[in-house]
Amino acid sequence: MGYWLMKSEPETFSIDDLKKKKVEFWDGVRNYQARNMMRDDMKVGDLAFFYHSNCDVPGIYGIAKIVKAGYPDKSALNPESKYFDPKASNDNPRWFGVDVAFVEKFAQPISLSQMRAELKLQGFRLLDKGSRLSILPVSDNEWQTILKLKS
DNA sequence: GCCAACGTTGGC
DNA sequence: GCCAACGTTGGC
Repeated sequence: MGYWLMKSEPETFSIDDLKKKKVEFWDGVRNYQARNMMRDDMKVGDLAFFYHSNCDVPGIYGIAKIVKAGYPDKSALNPESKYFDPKASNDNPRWFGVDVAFVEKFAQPISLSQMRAELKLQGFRLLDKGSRLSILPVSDNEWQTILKLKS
């Protein structure tokens, strides 16, 4: 099974929103590395940490599950959407997303600073200086190590 | 193909 | 709100 980390700003889409909706299309990713992972590498059944950025306590707020593998992100075709991309078309959708389902919301988030303090997480890409990638692969070891930080 | 300019991300 | 890091764009 694959493990991932998916970033979202709580203002845009939060773990509570996902809990309410149960399943949601993860749209709006406009970065090629992140797109490639969603299009090519994410499999149904994979689990993902739900990370919130740009908020009081940046960190992991819960877990989601991939329930549908990558397919075109139609928001790129919609001029009304804030994710509209004039270079996308039906023939060449350019951007992709996956469906994720709510699994769990942690009682307390696992904060970025907690993860930075964990020596075993040295090398985890999230912690790289200037890391901005919104979809990240998480190794087995990293996944287990991070879960142990839950309070 | 280089690289400066620009826009965005995201922690602080 | 600041600013460093990064990705993308576009002129040449």
